[in-house]
Amino acid sequence: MEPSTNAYGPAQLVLTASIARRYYVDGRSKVEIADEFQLSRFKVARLLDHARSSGLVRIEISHPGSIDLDLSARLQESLGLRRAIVVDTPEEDPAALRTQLGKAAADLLSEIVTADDVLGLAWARAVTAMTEQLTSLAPVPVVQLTGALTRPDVEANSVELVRHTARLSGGPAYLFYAPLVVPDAATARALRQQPEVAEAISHFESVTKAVVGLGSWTAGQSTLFDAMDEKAREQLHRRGVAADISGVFVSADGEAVQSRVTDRVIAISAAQMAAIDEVIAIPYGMAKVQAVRAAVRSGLVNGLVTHSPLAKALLDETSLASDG
Amino acid sequence: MEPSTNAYGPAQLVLTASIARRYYVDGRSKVEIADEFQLSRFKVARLLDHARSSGLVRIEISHPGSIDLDLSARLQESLGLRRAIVVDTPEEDPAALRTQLGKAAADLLSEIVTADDVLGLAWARAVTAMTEQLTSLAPVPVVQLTGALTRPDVEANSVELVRHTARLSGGPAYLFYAPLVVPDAATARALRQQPEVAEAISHFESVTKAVVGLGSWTAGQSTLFDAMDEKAREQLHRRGVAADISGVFVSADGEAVQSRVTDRVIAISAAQMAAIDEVIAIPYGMAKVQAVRAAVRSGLVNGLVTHSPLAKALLDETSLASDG
DNA sequence: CGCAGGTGTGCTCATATGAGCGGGGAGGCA
DNA sequence: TGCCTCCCCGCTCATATGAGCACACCTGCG
Repeated sequence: MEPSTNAYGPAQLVLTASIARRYYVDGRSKVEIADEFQLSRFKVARLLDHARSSGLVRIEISHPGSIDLDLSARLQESLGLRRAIVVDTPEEDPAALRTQLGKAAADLLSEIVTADDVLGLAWARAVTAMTEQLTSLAPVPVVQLTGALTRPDVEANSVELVRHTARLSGGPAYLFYAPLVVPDAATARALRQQPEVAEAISHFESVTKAVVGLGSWTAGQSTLFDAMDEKAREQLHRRGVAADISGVFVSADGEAVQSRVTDRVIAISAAQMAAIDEVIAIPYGMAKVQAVRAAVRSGLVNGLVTHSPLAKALLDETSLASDG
Repeated sequence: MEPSTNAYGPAQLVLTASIARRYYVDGRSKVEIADEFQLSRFKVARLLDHARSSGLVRIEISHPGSIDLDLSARLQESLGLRRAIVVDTPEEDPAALRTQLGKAAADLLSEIVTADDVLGLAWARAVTAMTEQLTSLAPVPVVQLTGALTRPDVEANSVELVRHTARLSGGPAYLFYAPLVVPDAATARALRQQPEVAEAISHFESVTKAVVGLGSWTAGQSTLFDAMDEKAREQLHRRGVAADISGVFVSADGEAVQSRVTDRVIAISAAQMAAIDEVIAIPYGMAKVQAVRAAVRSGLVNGLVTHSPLAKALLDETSLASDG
């Protein structure tokens, strides 16, 4: 037998509403309310319970800014994330969206990075957008986590990104000039032994907070995918790769995928990334739903900055899965 | 070394939102929340305080039916009423509005009338509308409080109204055939001595709950006004009559107005009405704002069933804290 | 370098609150 | 009528909560 139905007359309803007002809006205690309405405090408590369970009082969480706090909290909780920031914007243009998410991510980073941290930054357009919006940062070492992919439509590369952030922070920068992916494993090995690259890599294990790129293993949804030869794409696809996290390949069920292609990538390894306390990604666009799920499931990514459509899709997916 | 937390960054906001969810929506205790989030319960309490004071959590009181509970509660509180039911309807057609308010009033009456009560009913279109919607009522005596005004556009009269209600209730009916207003005091005296009238009157003092009509002393806003001769209208107007409560005249400052005209009315007296525990009126239309204020101020009417525009106007008037 | 003011945190203790229990009234049924 | 059952109510007692206090840390100033 559930409550909620109109077994209660209007007088009862209005009484309940009055009490709910006193309690929730005016913040009075139940004892005070009981005195005022000549009821026992138990009756007041029961009426309030009923009011809540029957949906008579509805509590909304909102705030003037662009962040949908309620959605953020639900996403964070639902996916078991350390952080989730959902920006509520009607924006659909990818570049403008990147800027908005970049601002939110920059604010987040300013807030959570303390002097004890070591910050890792991967190359990604979204990460670049974030650093462009960054205005203050505790003085921390900034470590480049991946090589750069230079694309005609993007002038910034991972080196500028790291340098700029380190300058803002006031901490040391560990950066290097190398591409994200090279034609063969031998070249990659050679590159990794270059002094700057080796030094950056040596700092990977001390990184405590990182911001990474997140791609879906599909054309146009991963810079790395787009940069690769057809053979490599196909090989990784056959291995079940659903997402790439700045060069770390992850399958739909959240397992890191090792492959020959992995050896050709100049980037932090899955194990090293797993050791980082907070890894934040900034995904957007509905095409990335499954990639985000894979990345989160892997445990490698535990922070998200995204926009509401993607957040809602993630929540829907999750609740469907748990309903089944 | 703990965070040099920037004023309130997004992470803090989301944390607060999460906690607010847990507390308000899920109804967990602060101690539980503190354990879950690894915070002291004091910190949780402070975050919640902040969330409420900064408007981050907003509490709405609403319910699926047609009654605006929040407005009802506010009206009841603001005017110091025993009951207030505000029906939220866009309806403007008086007849349809009467039906809706009648339904709400009927529900209210069904709820609040117990076997110990004695119900008094005055003649009024709104009261008729209520009785038409009445489907159940505790077995109580039903007492006719006023004579009837027969109008061409209304077929029901106070006798039918009382008889119908008593039949539904199962209790005795004390009713009589007489007009509400007669041409002179002598006729009124004679009528009052008629056995049925006298018996009904003898029950006035035992009435515990009554539903009355409420008119503004203006053309078209009071059936009694419309039924009276110009001389009587004018006399009462000069005496400052702002409202008639089923034949009881009340000035704007809430004083009962005695007049020669009063003697010509076959209805419950001001003193007798004042002795009734609950007197409910069902006013509607913006023209009645001042009449309602007068009636409520007099203390004779302590229950209202009305629609939201009038309720809002009454609240606005009251919050202005000045009268006209 | 030391000191005062401000802020944020967690403590104590009195009070408010929740869970569970038993009493008693209303209504159904023999 | 008498009994039974369900439901509503207010109590007890353990727990949660709020107000105020003390302390640590930061920061600006002499």
